[in-house]
Amino acid sequence: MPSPSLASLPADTQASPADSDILDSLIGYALRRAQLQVFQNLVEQLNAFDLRPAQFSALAIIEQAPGLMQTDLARSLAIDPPQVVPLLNKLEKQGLALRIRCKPDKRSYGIFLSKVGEATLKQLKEVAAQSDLTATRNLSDAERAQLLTLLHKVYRTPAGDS
Amino acid sequence: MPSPSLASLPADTQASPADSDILDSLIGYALRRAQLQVFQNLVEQLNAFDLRPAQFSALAIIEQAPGLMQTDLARSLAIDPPQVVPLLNKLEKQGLALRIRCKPDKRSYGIFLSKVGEATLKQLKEVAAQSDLTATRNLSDAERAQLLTLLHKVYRTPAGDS
DNA sequence: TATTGTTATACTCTATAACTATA
DNA sequence: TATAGTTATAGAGTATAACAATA
Repeated sequence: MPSPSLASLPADTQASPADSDILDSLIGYALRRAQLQVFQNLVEQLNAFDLRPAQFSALAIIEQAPGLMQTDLARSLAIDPPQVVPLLNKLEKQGLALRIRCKPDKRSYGIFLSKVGEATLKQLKEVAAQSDLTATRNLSDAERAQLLTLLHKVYRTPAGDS
Repeated sequence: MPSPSLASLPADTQASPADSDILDSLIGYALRRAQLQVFQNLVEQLNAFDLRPAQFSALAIIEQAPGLMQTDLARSLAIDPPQVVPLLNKLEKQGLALRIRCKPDKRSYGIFLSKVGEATLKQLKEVAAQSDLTATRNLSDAERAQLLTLLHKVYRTPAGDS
């Protein structure tokens, strides 16, 4: 999608000599473009289940920590607590997950997968893994592993700025 | 941000034995998390200029192809034509870019940077490059170059599905 | 007083259809 | 009729404040 036919004008108006292709040198820009492409593929696949990527992620997180609270799910998804409400409402309406009052603290729910949710998630895992391969079909297996390692190193950074 | 304290329940309810940590194995999920972290840093930096990432990208693209049309800009940014309108309106209001009727086809505008736009973009490039380094400070220079190459390979894939 | 889940709200981003003026 | 730019609109995603029930 970058560089269409564009205007056929010379680009000798550039400001600094080394930064002319600044976007191509930024990891942030490349991350954004790559993420959009990979997600486009995944979203299409998940449409068959009437699910969004975040809802798939939620199911996977619930499976790994059954009985967790909504506040924990929010942190795991890196979203704010109010966003968990409509997300879980939809998963409950689809019969994939359940909120159960099962804690000493009666304010909170334990979140669990239903049997249908477990079975659906099993399918979703295959779909997501296949979509991931399709969207990165320009990479070898070794490159895919390398990319995954580098990305984990980036986003699992301990917090702290400037 | 993943795995907070969570519930202290056993995770022996997992469906398939190999897919228990499915999210950690997906490039799409890692791309999303990494992109969010890197953008968070960039957005904070761009706030000082009252600009969003897409507006910075637009300025960089205009510099490389001065006189381009809005439809070309839309394709370069991978956004739809209607989204270009408020974006360019803001850049014009800030005195950074201009729409000029300068083509044989009188329906279209040529888009150019103003002098202020060029000077501002020069600053923005430094800010963005520095923000990129900060957000990926867990990577060595070699790893950064490697990541950039792999990401380009992913999103510059020739189109085609399934 | 603090926390869990919720409601309400708002702002951005995204996507689509339809309009205008040119071609 | 087709295209460039625009308008209007609707849907997601995101972020914040504030409320009820419980701690």
